[in-house]
Amino acid sequence: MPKYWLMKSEPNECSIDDALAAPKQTVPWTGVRNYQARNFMRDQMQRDDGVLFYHSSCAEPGIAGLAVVASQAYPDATQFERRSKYYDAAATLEKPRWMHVDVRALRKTRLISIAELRTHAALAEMQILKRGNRLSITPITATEWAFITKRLLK
DNA sequence: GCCAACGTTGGC
DNA sequence: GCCAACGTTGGC
Repeated sequence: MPKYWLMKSEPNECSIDDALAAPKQTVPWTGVRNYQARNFMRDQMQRDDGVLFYHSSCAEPGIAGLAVVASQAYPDATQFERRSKYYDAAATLEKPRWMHVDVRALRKTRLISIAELRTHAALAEMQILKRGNRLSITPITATEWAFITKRLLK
C-alpha cells in the first residue's frame, strides 16, 4: 500500500522550482532534526510514496507541488559537516543520528494556501492544520490525498 | 516582529 | 525522572 506524506520545505532553502531544476528532479531531504520526522522517513517511507510539497515560513505558505519518495532512508551527511548548520557533534559515522530520503519532484501545482486547506471540512484532520503543529513531515490519508489531488488540483 | 506551542536541555 | 528555562517553528 502506498503511503502519502506532506513535507515542508522553506522555499528560501529549496522551493518546488529548485527541486524541479535539480538533477533528476531529485533532492536529498537533508536537515531534518526532529525525531518524529526522522522516524517517518526511516521507518515508514517507501520509494514511490506520494508527497505533497509544502512551502513553509514564507509569504504564501501552502502546497506548491507534487513529488514522490525516491529512495530508502540513509544517513544525512550534513550531521558530520562541522561547518554545516545541521552539524551534530553527537553523531558518528558508526552511529549516525539523522537519516533522510531523497524526494523527486513531479510537477509544480497551483498554490493551495493553508487558508484554503482550512476551508475544507474533508481536510480538517490534517496534522498541519492542527493548532500548534510544527512537525515538518506528516502522514496524509488516502482520502485526503485523493481530495487534494483529484478535486483541488484538477 | 509577535507570540503560542512545542521539543530539548540540564540542574537537581 | 521531574520540570523550569530555553530555543525553535511557523502562521499571522
